[in-house]
Amino acid sequence: MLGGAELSRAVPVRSEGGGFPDLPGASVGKVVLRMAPFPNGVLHIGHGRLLYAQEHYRERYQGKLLLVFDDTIGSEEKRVEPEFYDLILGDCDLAGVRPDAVYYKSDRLAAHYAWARRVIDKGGAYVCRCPADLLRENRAAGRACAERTQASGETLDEWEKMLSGGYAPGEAVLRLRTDLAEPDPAFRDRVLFRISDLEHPRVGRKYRVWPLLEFSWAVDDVELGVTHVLRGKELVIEDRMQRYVWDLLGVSGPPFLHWGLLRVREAKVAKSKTNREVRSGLYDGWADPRTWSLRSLDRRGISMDALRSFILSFGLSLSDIDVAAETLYAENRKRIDASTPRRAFVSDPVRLDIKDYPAGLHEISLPNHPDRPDMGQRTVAAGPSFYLARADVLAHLGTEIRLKDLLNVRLTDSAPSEDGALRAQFVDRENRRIPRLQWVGAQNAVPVDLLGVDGSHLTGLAEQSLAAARARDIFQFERVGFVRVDSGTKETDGPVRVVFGHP
RNA sequence: GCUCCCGUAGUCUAGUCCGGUCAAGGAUUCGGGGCCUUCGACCCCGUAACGCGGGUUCGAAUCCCGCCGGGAGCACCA
Repeated sequence: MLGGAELSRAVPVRSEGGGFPDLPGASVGKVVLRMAPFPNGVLHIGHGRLLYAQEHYRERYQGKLLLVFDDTIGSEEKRVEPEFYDLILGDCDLAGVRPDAVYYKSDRLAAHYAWARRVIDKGGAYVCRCPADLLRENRAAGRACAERTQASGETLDEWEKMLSGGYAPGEAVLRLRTDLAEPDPAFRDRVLFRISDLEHPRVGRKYRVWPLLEFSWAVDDVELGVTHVLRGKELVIEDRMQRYVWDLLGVSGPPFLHWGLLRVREAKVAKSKTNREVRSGLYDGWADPRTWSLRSLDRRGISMDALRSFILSFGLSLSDIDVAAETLYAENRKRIDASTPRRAFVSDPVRLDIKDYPAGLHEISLPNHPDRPDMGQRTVAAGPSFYLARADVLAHLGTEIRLKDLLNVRLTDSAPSEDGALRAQFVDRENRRIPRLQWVGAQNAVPVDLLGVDGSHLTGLAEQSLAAARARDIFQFERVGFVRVDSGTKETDGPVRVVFGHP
């Protein structure tokens, strides 16, 4: 059992990294890792694995971590959106994962072209002019396209023609020559480069022949000096593609490690929906709780250190994870419970007027934290009029209840009177074991807007001390949960805006 | 359908490579109790797992085979 002093300077809980195997062939100080987001969305809870798995190994081996924006041209459906470059950088910063260097795929086309030339010279590729669907059909059937027998000199001419604008988008692609008898259909003669007329937000229309992910990485993992590639298991086939290219050219490349899918049950993360709703204004920005973005977790008072431990507890396993957000909440609670002041809050308030209220009982001093006397006291206004949560009151009509820390009353009315208030009869002040309800003194009650995880707004009243709350303060609303005061809450005269974190 | 991967309690995980120390450890959840003027925290107790079937072995969660279940890939996206 820790005493108060120890708790107040509690160090972050760090995983021992039991579920993370040693990196093959790694030595301290010589590891180079990379993470490669595509700039079309902010980082969300699911990206935690990307961030913290890399960060774990960087620390463990005192290595370097590169941030490489995987911003090739994408597709019509999946476009590079320029605002996300900075947003993602900000997300990394928020997560406490600072890259040692930042690269852009879109700056590296020259290198990709040079490697393409080497592959062609080795006879490892050909320019295919099949329409996409025919290509797909042939691949599924293990059938060769007409151009597959192309000699490398011819391929080079065709490749130059692609580069010089002799083909329109969709008319020609550069394909790797693998083996059509390859049992895995996904591996047969993958496309290396395709033509796109889309304008790129960073390099405009400077290029129209763009590499696909696996080839670009075959080049960049080697040229950037990456020593170990960590990626999700949806990219396993790409490992083989990269190795195939390296074998063909006689170069050696880094080994690959993978993690499985991470699903947080409550978190429905859908990048396109998030982007749409944020832009339409339906969501309250990139930190809307419904996005489950890193920013939204921060906004809810969930620390990135808690997220980190949560993520690291899964290790690097290939099995899929289906976990409840409660596990993350428990991790966060460990960190904040002992240092978070308690406050009273009542939702959907109903007024309670107490008959025979004790004279002179106008305020009371309460500890900021029941287990931490060193955190001091605050004074709150008391009766004879109070506000209670409607649901609390309705559940106890006709019975005796205790206004927590104060006194006991009998709820005499069976329904609110015309002015909306209920009357109660003072009983005594003895601390008895009857239902204890949160209350807010009618004088100086502070209006509060509580933003829920589902984006809903709950209005209520908090005790007067909340008027002094500053943005980013975290409180525990007793019998409700942990909340964080939203930034910008003081810029308007409205209610104090708080965001629900977790129970 | 084809290819690859995964399978320890409700959930996550340690152990599996190098079989005995595992009648399986931890976390979280859940149930019961204690304490505290919170439905939070803390303390105590409890429920609960090696997917199934064979084989090898003195001995298997660990090795082998088969099956079942789950996932990923099969894009001119990443």
